Amino acid sequence: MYTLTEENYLKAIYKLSVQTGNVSTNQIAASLATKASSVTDMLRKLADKLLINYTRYQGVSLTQTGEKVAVNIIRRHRLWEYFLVEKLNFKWDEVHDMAEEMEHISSTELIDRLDEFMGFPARDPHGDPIPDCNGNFKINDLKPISAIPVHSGGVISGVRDHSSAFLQYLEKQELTIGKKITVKEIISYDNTVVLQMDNKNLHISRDVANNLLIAL
Amino acid sequence: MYTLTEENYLKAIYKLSVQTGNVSTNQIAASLATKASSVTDMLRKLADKLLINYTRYQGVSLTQTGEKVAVNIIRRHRLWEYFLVEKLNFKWDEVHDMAEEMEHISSTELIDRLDEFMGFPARDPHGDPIPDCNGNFKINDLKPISAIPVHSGGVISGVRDHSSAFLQYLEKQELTIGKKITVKEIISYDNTVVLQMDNKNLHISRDVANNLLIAL
DNA sequence: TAAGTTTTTTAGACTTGTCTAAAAATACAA
DNA sequence: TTGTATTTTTAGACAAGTCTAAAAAACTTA
Ligand SMILES: [Mn+2]
Ligand SMILES: [Mn+2]
Ligand SMILES: [Mn+2]
Ligand SMILES: [Mn+2]
Repeated sequence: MYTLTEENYLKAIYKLSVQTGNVSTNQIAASLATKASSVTDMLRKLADKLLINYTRYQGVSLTQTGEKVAVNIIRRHRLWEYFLVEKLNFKWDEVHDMAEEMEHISSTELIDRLDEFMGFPARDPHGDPIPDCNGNFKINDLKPISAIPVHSGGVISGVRDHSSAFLQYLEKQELTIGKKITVKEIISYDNTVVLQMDNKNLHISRDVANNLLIAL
Repeated sequence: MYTLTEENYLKAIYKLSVQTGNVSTNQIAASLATKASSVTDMLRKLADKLLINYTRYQGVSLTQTGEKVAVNIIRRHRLWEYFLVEKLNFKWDEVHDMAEEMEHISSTELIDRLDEFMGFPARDPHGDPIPDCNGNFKINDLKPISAIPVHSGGVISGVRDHSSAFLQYLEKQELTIGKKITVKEIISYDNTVVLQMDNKNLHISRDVANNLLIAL
């Protein structure tokens, strides 16, 4: 239905507009590692196909159709990531690039059966919600550890940074999804956060605390 | 490593050269539903990359590298077909087009783990052998029903025609892989073949007998 | 409001893979 | 062996997606 490139643009625009509303040409270029001029060309094509709202110099937003397509790509991405981790035993830091290819397999029947085969999982290996076959999903109501007060806590439920480096670090510290943590102290000198987990104390940097999400 | 188009050409050349030795430009064009001139262009590129042996007007054959790539694509195709049938409960006539897309997912680690996940199947849903991770597989030693003498028989083990129409017909007649059949008679008027299967008699046309393969 | 800076768009070119039409090579048949 | 039919290759063009360089629009900021 849509080319691989069109799908990648729509997904990028979707992800950027969740964070920031209207999306700029430069933002898209950065997120796809391409040049602004290439983005402008593609934006005209996507607008012609009624997938985005676009007026020159004004930035873009997705139309309803565009958003539907984008959410569907995300559904496919996250289901394949779940498959790779749960069925093929890959680690959570290994699956993104493979899913990046697999998300473009076009059959909806296939993806719906995959969903069923795995028991309709609600979240992917990184804690991100998996849209159902109608594109519905609840938005993650998660907070970074850096945003909760001392002496409060919750369950590790997601990450903001999806890089291998970050995921591998978390795995090593056993800061994985499902673990219960409490913030014991914030060291004012450098904002290091002291966590309690499994009755042990653990020091994490401000950076890590910003990118590790918990459900209260 | 190779583009989707390059992979499709290599697979087509491989399949044609199994049947006929050196492959002609027109054969490739027909098998990929493209034009001879497009094929010529691509042949020059594949030859530059040392994937095929090509001299103008002489037809082509795969180099060792080219053959390795082709066999690997076939491995991926057949493993995904097996997955779709055995894990996602698709029927054998529904999976080819999906596998046609999935065979281009590039990770070897992924395909090897998929292979393991399914218990290293030897044959795909159509009875075709699945190459192992080193590209080894035994060539199907199967004969069309039309080629065996009256009163002999064997086990249905593969098909020569992979079209939905043919596969659906076989399914309906319960002429599926694993069934034991015996040739009772060949009606000389129109070469209809009378089979015995499950203690019942079944008439199949010469065409069907040509495309249904059995192991003796 | 007038520079100056940054962002976005346009112009023109390149690559991959495709096509049609025409030319060249090969095959076949009298 | 010569002429015709078929196959294959070349020439030139096009669409998708990308790039660099330059122009235009939109912001900043004094
Ligand atoms: Mn991912
Ligand atoms: Mn994910
Ligand atoms: Mn197939
Ligand atoms: Mn098959």
